[in-house]
Amino acid sequence: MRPTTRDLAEAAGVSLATVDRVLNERPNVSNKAAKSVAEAIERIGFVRNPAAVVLARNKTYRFRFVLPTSGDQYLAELIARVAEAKEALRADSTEVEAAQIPMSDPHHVAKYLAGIDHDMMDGVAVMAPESPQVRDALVRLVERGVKVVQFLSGQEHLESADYVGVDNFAAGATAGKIAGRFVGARRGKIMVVAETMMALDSIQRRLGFDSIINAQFPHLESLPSLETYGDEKRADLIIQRTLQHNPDTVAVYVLSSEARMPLTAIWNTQGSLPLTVVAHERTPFSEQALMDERIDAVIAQDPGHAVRSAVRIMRARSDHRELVASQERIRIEVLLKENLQFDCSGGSRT
Amino acid sequence: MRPTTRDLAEAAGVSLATVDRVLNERPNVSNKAAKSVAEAIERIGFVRNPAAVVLARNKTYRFRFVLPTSGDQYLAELIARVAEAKEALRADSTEVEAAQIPMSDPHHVAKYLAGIDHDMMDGVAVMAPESPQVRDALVRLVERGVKVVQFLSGQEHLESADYVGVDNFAAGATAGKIAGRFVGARRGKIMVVAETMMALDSIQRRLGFDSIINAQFPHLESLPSLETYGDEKRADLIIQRTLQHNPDTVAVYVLSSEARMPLTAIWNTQGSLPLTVVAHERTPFSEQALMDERIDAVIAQDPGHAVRSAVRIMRARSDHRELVASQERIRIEVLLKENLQFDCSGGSRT
DNA sequence: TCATAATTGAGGTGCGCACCTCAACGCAAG
DNA sequence: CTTGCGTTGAGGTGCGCACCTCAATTATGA
Repeated sequence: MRPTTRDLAEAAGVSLATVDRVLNERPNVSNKAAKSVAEAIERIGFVRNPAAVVLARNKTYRFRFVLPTSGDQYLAELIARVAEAKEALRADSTEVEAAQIPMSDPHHVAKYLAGIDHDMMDGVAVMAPESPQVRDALVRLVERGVKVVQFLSGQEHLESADYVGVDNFAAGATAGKIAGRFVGARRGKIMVVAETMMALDSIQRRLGFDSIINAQFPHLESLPSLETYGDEKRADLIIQRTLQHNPDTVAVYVLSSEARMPLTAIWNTQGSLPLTVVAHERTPFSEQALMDERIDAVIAQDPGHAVRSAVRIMRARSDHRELVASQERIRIEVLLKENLQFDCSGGSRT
Repeated sequence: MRPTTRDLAEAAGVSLATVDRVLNERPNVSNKAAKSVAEAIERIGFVRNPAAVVLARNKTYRFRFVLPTSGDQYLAELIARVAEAKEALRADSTEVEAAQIPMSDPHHVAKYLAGIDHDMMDGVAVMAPESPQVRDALVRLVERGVKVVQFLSGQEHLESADYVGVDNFAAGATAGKIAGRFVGARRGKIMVVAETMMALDSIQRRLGFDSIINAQFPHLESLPSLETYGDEKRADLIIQRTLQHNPDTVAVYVLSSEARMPLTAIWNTQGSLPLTVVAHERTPFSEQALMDERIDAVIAQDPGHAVRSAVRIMRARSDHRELVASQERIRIEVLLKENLQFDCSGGSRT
């Protein structure tokens, strides 16, 4: 039989009350008692029964995803995944919710975060652009006892908070490798388009992309980043101009998660250049474009996995538990038309 | 407050005992009572507290992975992941173990499976080659009340059992797309090597691979599959001969998870042909070869994810629970040197 | 009609742990 | 010596549910 706290108390030669004090890090425990309990835990292989802990604590965890307001399809996907997690975790006394706030003004974001406290929220997963104000606000959040996860966002990573998401330099490098090899032996230019280069993720992807193109594909030249600022007319204009100036463009790399705007601009403008197209993130748009062979590859990070991972981390931190590190690593996925698996590939009922 | 069984009983106008009978599918419940409980569940939004269920049942789940005996590095990785899961699930009253048996004789496998019963094992995840005997044994296992997961193996999927693993046709197609595009405009032959083509997975991968090469890369010709049978001398011999007969070989596709043998044979033989190499599964060998740029791409399925998914499924089936389908889909990963992330990419401590 | 079976309710116990109270003890400073 | 504080133990309660027993009631069939 598996040892219980009662067995532990007996093995450690102390009372249940002391075992309880040690296990839950309550005050008024002598070093001697703490040590003898710790030793007994090792000796008899005691493991807390999480079900019993949850039941006895009878605590409801509250986690919030703080996301940008935006019409981005990827963001919509994220929100759908949060809703999915919310549903799935309802049984586990875990309330998950998504909040959308404008991210353009760092002060506003910081103020929002300052309004969150430990007595209303156990953890928050924040997807916000890099800025000193936000960093400070996050640090103070942590100090207030709220578990913070930096969620898919380009903060310089805080020491005191976990990060969920891919290494954007590596993601850019992967895009570069795919683009370079897919282009083949042809010489030419690569057009690089972003919504904005203000975000740290964009910069890192760009750096990763260039590092590979420069090192491994010297016959290709990647052009300066075009920024659409989410403006359709502007996108049309700068892309048209760039294509005219660079008729030897052989590939396009879209850094941002929103690829629809620049790509439709390109497809409208372009004559019949056989462009290799690499974009980021799986969305209905990118999925369809992959199927139509108008995008060659998509570099993606699974939003469902990211959401679940963030929740697992916030939960584990709240309980002072360890977690399986390998499970929390978000993979840099390479999606082609061929490995775009829809729904469940197998499975059945019993 | 969240409704409990007591609230449910009250809302349904029945006793706790009847609620218990309905929830746990015990006999002696009238249709009327069952219906009124079901209606009340919907009405008050009752959700069972899993922690309380686990605690009250106080049941230990026993799951076994049945794997082949083999020196394959991928298999070693799988076993390590099972061990990891075993450790992580110790707290959750879930005993996970791995058994290795020879898979060469289907009768032997079937006999082994016949020796497993519901009173010793709640679920098994079986990785065994396709054969009628094994299929029958699996069906009977299910009938005996054991939850069965077909694990990464090429059974024609049973109706009554779940499957964990990738679609091998799609995996082969992905390999074909990568190989074809990486080769570029050059004409030539593609050497295809497998340990054996007897396994259904190999056949499916081959079919997927050919479907893409034939349709999208008519300037490439994929040669008949070479089978090493796991014999080093044989591998050397047939590969050497094939390379001599086909000096215009531009790419190599290794179907099996064990790529070391054929690839070292090729690297020993080959003069200085710039071969594009695509293999399957992430192993220390394939990892190293990717880093050295001797393999261009690896098509992989994450063994850790597969193991965790199998356990989640067996557990959910044992509890008659639903599961998040999207979480159980094993992705067809494309690994390049650039997205080979090691350990944890982020994270920290609080 | 009565016998039999099916259905229902009341009530209890225990799963392993968290959390609380209160009394008792030892120790050191005043 | 007393006062006060840190430490320890005994014991109780409750979390939400599963599982059991035993009567009481209702339906069913002969």
